[in-house]
Amino acid sequence: MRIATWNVNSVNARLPTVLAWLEAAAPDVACLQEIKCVDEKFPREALEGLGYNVETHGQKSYNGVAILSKHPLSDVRRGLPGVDASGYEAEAEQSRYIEALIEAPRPVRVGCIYLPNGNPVGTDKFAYKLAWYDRLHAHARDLLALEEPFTLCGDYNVIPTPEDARNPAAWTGDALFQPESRAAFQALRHLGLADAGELGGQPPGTFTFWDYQAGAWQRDHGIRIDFHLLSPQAADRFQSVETHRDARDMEKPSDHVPVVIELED
DNA sequence: ATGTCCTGAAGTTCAGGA
Repeated sequence: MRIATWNVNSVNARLPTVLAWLEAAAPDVACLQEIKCVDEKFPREALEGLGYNVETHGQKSYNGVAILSKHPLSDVRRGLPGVDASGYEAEAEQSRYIEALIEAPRPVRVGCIYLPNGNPVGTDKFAYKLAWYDRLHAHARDLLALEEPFTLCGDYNVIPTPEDARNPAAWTGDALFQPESRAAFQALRHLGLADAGELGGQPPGTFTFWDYQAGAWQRDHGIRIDFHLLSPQAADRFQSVETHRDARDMEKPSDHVPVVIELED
């Protein structure tokens, strides 16, 4: 089974790009982040036309996540359990997590993550990011107790190590490279999750994001912030990982590229 | 590494987020 994660930066603004990539890469499952629309405005029919079942957790203007699957989906969860303790955005939960069980002959659970960016550092947004990491940590621990194959994949909005940036010095003041953000990601991994990039032996410089500004793509000023974190039962089935760098050169590209893993069927 | 893009409300431009 091939499972993709991709922050598309608005599914409607980029629909032809998204459809073209899905058609060519043909993943069995695709986790999309930053769909930037409510459920009613998600281009459901176009994606069903490619053979996908669709589950969304949308939001007006910002955020929003979706899971597409050629296999049936069940046990769908929208939003992480737990209360946001930071007080930020207390009036409305942000749509940043959707999870489903992929009903293949050998099932896999998939959690689709759009972690808060957290900039600027020192504001309630940064506190919200760290609180969200705590909630994800608690949920990952609960999932691990089930001893099932799963991937928690998506935009983690963290640069885990200096090797994950072309120019780490440029990121020292950024929420993505703060010690607290890096520690939260590290703690999550230390629950016993495997980074698919590491399992697949991806070399340093396998970036997944290049800013639209300042010629970041042309200069390869990228960062690696999109990950598949695998449970032990999924890691046992791991076969390969591919980062689709070419997608950054498509017409009307997202600023992120897809990362696709293959698990043994 | 600040050279852009997206959304929505206002009203063909701007604020806010990333």
